[in-house]
Amino acid sequence: MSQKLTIKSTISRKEKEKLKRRKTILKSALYLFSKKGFFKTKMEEIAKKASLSKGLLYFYFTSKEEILEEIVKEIYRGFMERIEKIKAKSISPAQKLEEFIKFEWNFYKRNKKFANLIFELYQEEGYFLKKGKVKTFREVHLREKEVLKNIIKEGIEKGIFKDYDPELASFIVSAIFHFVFMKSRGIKSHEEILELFLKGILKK
Amino acid sequence: MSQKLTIKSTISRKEKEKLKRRKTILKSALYLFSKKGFFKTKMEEIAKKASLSKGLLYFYFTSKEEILEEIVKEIYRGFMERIEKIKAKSISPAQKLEEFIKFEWNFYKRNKKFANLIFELYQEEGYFLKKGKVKTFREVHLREKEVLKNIIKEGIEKGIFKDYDPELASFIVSAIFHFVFMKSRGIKSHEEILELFLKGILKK
Amino acid sequence: MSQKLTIKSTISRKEKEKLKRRKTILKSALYLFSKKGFFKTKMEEIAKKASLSKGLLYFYFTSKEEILEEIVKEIYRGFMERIEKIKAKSISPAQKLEEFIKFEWNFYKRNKKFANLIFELYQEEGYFLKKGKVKTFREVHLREKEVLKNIIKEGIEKGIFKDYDPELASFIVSAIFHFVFMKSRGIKSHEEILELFLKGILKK
Amino acid sequence: MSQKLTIKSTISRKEKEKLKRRKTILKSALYLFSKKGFFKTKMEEIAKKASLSKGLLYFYFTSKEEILEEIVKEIYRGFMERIEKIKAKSISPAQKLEEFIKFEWNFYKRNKKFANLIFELYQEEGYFLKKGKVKTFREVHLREKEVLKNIIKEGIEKGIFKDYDPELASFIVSAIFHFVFMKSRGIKSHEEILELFLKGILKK
DNA sequence: GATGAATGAGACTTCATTCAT
DNA sequence: AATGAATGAAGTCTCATTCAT
Repeated sequence: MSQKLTIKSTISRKEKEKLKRRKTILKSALYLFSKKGFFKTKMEEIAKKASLSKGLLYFYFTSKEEILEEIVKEIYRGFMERIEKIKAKSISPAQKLEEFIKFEWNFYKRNKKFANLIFELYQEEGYFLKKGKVKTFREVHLREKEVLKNIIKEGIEKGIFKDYDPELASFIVSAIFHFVFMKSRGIKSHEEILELFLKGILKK
Repeated sequence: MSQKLTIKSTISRKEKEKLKRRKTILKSALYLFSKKGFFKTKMEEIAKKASLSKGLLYFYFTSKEEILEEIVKEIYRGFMERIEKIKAKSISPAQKLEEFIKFEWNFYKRNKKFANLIFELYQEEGYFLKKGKVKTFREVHLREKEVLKNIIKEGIEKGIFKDYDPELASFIVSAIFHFVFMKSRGIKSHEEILELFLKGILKK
Repeated sequence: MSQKLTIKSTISRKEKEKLKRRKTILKSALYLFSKKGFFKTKMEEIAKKASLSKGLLYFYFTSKEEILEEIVKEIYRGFMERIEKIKAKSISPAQKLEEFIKFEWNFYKRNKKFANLIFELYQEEGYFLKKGKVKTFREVHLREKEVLKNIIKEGIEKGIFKDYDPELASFIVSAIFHFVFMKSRGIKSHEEILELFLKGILKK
Repeated sequence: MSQKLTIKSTISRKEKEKLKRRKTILKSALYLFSKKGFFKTKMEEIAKKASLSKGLLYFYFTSKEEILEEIVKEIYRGFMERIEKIKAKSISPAQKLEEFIKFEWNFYKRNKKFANLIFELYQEEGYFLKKGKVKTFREVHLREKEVLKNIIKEGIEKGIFKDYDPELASFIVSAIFHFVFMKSRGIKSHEEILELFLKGILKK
């Protein structure tokens, strides 16, 4: 029995090692994808950055594209739940919007490298090698926009927000986040963004 | 003399043909770049779409990358002058902003395919094959943001706009345009965007 | 009849023009072949240097390779006769050798560009595009060596030259000429070469 | 410890395999370059001759041109040292000349295929694709001629050789070697060449 | 005759993926 | 598990040659 445990813990350590390796690969790939783009990044480079051999990448992932997909999955882990939780809260739409924006702000701040990649992910189906891949992003992004749209819709219905097209409004929030994170370096907090979106730039 | 004219017009026709071909190539390339991305588009495909041989592409352009650069140049022809003209007008900053947004709206509406490409163009130096290429986009985009920032700064100084960071504000306008054009299909006019930006979404 | 003559002279002038063109092409090609080598020289470049269109080259010659062959033919025109004449003279082998060397010296001096090309021409069958082409060079060169060998053989038989292998001796003379002309710039006359070959470098 | 050694020897075997492959490639390339010339030889052919895939060539070398350069380097390995050693010996210039000629004779005899290539290597800068490449040949050849010139100069100064231009005399020796090796098949030894060069062909 | 636009075969090279060790 | 040598499909680009005008 003691042996069993030993074996078990050995396996467990092995498993841990494996998971750690996996993470190292994803991290290295993310770094390179965000810096040079998906197509310009070579498997060789990912391997080198992760300090392992090219061949081993194929033990952990079936293809370059799968690495990308797994990056997206990993990053979005828990993302949806958080979003849904905000949606479900019994607070005013304005407060929901604030929480939403705050959450996204922090999320993209934590995942700045990933934000760089997003532009490539936005490409149409067929942009990446095999169809149907990199679908997580599409799914998450769709749901993200959906929730945002609902918040705005709710605000309009409750007479808090003006009667803008929710599609447009949610689009604009999306746009701001992705764009700001990809390119801006100087913006320190999300509050100005929220304020601008809420009250506009015009004085009085 | 009449013969002279005939000759002249013959030459002219040939030149016209050539220019037309050139345009066909650029159009085909733009279509494919915007649909599949720059890297996934093959020279073979561009040739096929333009109904000519692969080799001929290299008669008109020196490389795939040059095709991209020429697309950008072609599209931005006259763009800067229009932007500068708006900047120079003696109207209020709010009106300038309106004209600016209106112009960009129409521009990107006219060049929807190009708007799709923009995400790739935003990539860092070194993303494309040879350094220093595809610089037109970078230049134009920089100036575009500069002008916008100036308009907003002017508005703030004249007490018309609130004291937001002009960098942030101009960034947001940029973001909205590029994003909206790339992905949105339903938005019919720019007026709502302008209004939202000016007055915010909050009622009262 | 006067008309006939006029026509004749018109044709004749045309013919002359054509021949002149032909020569211009060959000259341009020789210049480029000798400078950059046969393979690195493009038809486009030959056309440009000869101030005519690429297409027209194919009116005068059937292929790039034929241009090379014609260059060789043109240059070697009369060469064989001169060589044979020297061989047939009733003078001593030493004098023949002198005349031979003098002739070759002047020949390669006059055709320095061609001398540069010779290295490529020495390549085996199959080096150039279609087999059996550029044969003139091979033929002339073979005969040239043959004659030289005979002169030396004659000298040996008459007890004037030492009993060296005529093959070797003739080879050395060939070598010297082609090599000296290709690379040396400073040698002013052939007399030293002849002297060296006749008496050797050793004093006494 | 014995295991360590085994591992070591395993690594060593792999390294050896790799070096062997490298040599096979160079050998195949040399064979083809010397037979058909550099430009007419295709990477495909080199791969086929070496019984491996085209792609693998680029694992061992960065380009076709590098293969050529490496061939030259490989062949000239140790060549300079030998030449310098001859130069430094305290023997008479005539003896030095003899040793020099003997050495070169044996060298080019051992590397007959390479001797064929030399004619292409003699081409001007810019003949090969990228400038600055295939420089080893140029360097070695320059030094080779320099040493030979010095030997002859020394001979003249010591009153052993006649007062010929050392430039010319060294040129002739070079010429003979490269030429003789490239084309002659029948010459059995270098002694006749040396003798001819020393004493000339003229009897008495 | 003359032009130069057009073709297309084929070259070099890259790189994701596989596989023997 | 791990390596990195090996593969081969596919991409960009070149250029001799052809051909419509």
